[in-house]
Parts: sequence; structure tokens; C-alpha cells
Amino acid sequence: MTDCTERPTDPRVLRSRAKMLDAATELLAEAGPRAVTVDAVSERSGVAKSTLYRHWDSREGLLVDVMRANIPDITPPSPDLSFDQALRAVVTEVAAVMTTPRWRAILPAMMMLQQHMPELAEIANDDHEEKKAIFRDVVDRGIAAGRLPADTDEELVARQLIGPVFFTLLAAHPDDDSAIGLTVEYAIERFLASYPG
Amino acid sequence: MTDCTERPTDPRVLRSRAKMLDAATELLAEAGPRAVTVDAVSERSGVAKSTLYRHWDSREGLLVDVMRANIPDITPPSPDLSFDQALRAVVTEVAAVMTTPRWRAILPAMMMLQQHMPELAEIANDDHEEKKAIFRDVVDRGIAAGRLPADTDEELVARQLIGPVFFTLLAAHPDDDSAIGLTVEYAIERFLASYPG
DNA sequence: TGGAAACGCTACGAAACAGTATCGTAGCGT
DNA sequence: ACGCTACGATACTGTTTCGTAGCGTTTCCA
Repeated sequence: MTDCTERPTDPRVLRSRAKMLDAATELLAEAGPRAVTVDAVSERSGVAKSTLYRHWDSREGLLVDVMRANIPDITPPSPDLSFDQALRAVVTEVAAVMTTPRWRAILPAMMMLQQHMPELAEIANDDHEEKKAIFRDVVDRGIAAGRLPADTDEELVARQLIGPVFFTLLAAHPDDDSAIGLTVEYAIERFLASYPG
Repeated sequence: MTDCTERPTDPRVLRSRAKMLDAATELLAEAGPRAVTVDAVSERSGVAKSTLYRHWDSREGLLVDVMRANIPDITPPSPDLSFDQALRAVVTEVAAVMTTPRWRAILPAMMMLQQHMPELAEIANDDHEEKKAIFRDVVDRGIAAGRLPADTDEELVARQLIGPVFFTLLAAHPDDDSAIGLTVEYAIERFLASYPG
């Protein structure tokens, strides 16, 4: 019932928790949310079911933490990068983490579960705000450099650049894995070319 | 056990089938795939459970047909439209059908179920090829008009233009509904502006 | 209008699943 | 070393779900 508010130092709880989160993540990636049952997580992790309920008060609580534990971090671009460089760095990194096998396997489930789990939607929203700030920074450099209009919306820019990658991963079924790289390059090139000067 | 290969003319089977597909779609939209149980579909549709198994041999078969029945059609652009006009027409229509409440509710589930239901992935792939052909047509007009390079890949173009809408619907949580309209406009504008002349 | 096909209703069995309870054991920190 | 806490194992309850089966009724259509 700790539910992740306190910070336990007991190595036993840390180990159990990690084992269960790992097992749950694996199951989620392999066969979707339906496969993440309490018994399955218990069996695969080697942690007793009773222990699972000592850590979370329901299966949903576990799922929420699985998601939280798997949201990737994006490193903000170094301040001495130019607008072009910063843009390329950010977008390329986002694409890179999204192309990770684990993330590719989990992404659709995350999108779906958000819809019917408010707690999860909130987490996703917070993360979205974080990522948006990074784009805000990049867009500001573009404005300062005279490459972008002063009223440029960073969210539109983010959608414009991340969207194609997102779409490729989820909807399109590329034959080879180079498709994502090509998509990223194409998106960046078109975006920059659309703001000449 | 008809499994949709034959074309029954008996109004009874058509009616039952339609009722069940509607009910299943509603349930899917309201609460995700988990809510689409045989009993729930039976109860909501008013069709007996035994009849459901007379039409499909499993719950999965039903789910597949639910998806198939909900894939939207895109009308190819009229031949007398210019490149710009055709591009705008197609992208705007795609965005419009994707913004439909029903489609917005179903989309995440579709993306997720594809992953673990090969039959569904195949359906999605076939549909993807269809839509790609439409973009091929539009891109060819652009090439003919000298607006696009001769080796332009229609899939990259499609990703570039549909991706932002897709991303907005699934990942971003826009405050107002005008966000999608703005996203579409921005994507088209940036794309066209990136190929000057 | 009569026969065939589809349907409704209900009950059922088996399995999966969430969550609880108990009790003995092992490991942690002080 | 000792007490406290987490853990493992297991069993158990109640619910949900898939899928089947039997039987009488309605509906189509030829």
C-alpha cells in the first residue's frame, strides 16, 4: 500500500517492485494490456501475488506505474547550439527513443489506456508539458535568429515534426527499419525549407 | 458460422449482424476492447448470444469485423483539380473523417489491436495501400506541374501531412477542437511552402 | 401456406481473474 | 542479537467470461 509516495530504502521492497514492474512491462509489450494480469505478473516476476497487493492496491495501480516507469526522458539541447542544430538534435532524439523496440511495443497500449484511465491521461499530459517546454526553447532560438515568425506556436511545430514519426510507428507498416530515419530527415528538411532565409 | 464470405439476403441475418456490429462498436468506443464481451454485445444489441455465435465463431472474429466495418473511405480527388487543390482536398478529408467522434474513440483501440491480431494488421495494411494510391495520384500531379521532384515518394508525403493530425488526435490533448483544423492548415502550408515555385 | 432457416431464451461448464486471508520464514536495521 | 517488516506459499471466495447445448418460437420465402 506504499503506492510510491514514500521513498523506501529497504532493498527488499525495491527489488520486488522492480521485478514486478519489469515483468509487467514485458507482458504488456508481448501481448498487450489484457495479458498484464495479477497472476501472470506474479508468476513471471517470481514475486508472490500477496506482495503485489502490498505494493499496489489494485491491478490498475500497477498499470499506472508501469506507464510512469516507461516514459522516456528527452535531454534539452545544449544552449550553444544554433536553431538548426537544436531542432535537429531534439527531433532526432525523440525519434530515436520512440524507435526503441520496447517503446514501439508499448506505445499503442499507452495511447489506448489513456482514453479510459484518467490517472494515466494526467501523467501523459504532464509529460507533454515537459516536452513542449523543450520545443518552446528551440522555437525561441529560431525566432531570435530571425528564422521563424515571432508568433510561432511551439505545439504546432512539435506536431509537425514528431507527427510523421508517430504516424509511421503506429499506422504505417514500413518494410524496412530505415523508414523512420527517412521520415525524420524528410520532416526536418521540409520544415526548415518552408522557412527560407 | 457464415463468417462474412457469402452474401446473405435474408433480412434476419442482415439485421442481427448490423445490430451486433453497432453494439460492439459502441462498446468499443465507450470503454475499449475489454468492454466488448460477448455477453455485453448480446445484451446491448438485443440479439441472443447464441445468434452471435451463429455469425462468428469467436469473439475475435467479431472484433475483426467491427474494425473492418469502421474503416472510413476516402474519395479520390476529382481529376480536374490542380495539384494544390487535390492535395488540400485529400488531406482535409482525411482529417475530417479522423476527427469524427466515433473514429476518435476507436482509433487508439485499432492501433493497439493490430499489434496482436495478425488478421487485423492485414486489413489495415490493405487499407493503407488503398490510401497510398490516392496520394500517389496527387503526387503525380505535383510532379507533372513541376512542383515536386520526379522521385518524390508518396508515402513520405502522406506521413508528412497526415502524421501531425494523427499525432494531435492520439498523443496531444488539445484544449479546443480547433486544434486539429489549425494543425491541418499548418501542415499543408508548410509542405507547400517547402517546395517553392 | 408449409417447410426451412434464423432467432430468443435459458441454463450450463470450465477456465480466468481480482482480491483477501493466513501463517510460517527470511532479511533488514539498529 | 533482536524485533520489525517484507516476503513466499497457498488456499479460498466471488465474479466474469467464453463458448456450448437444447428447445420452443418467429420469420422469411418459394
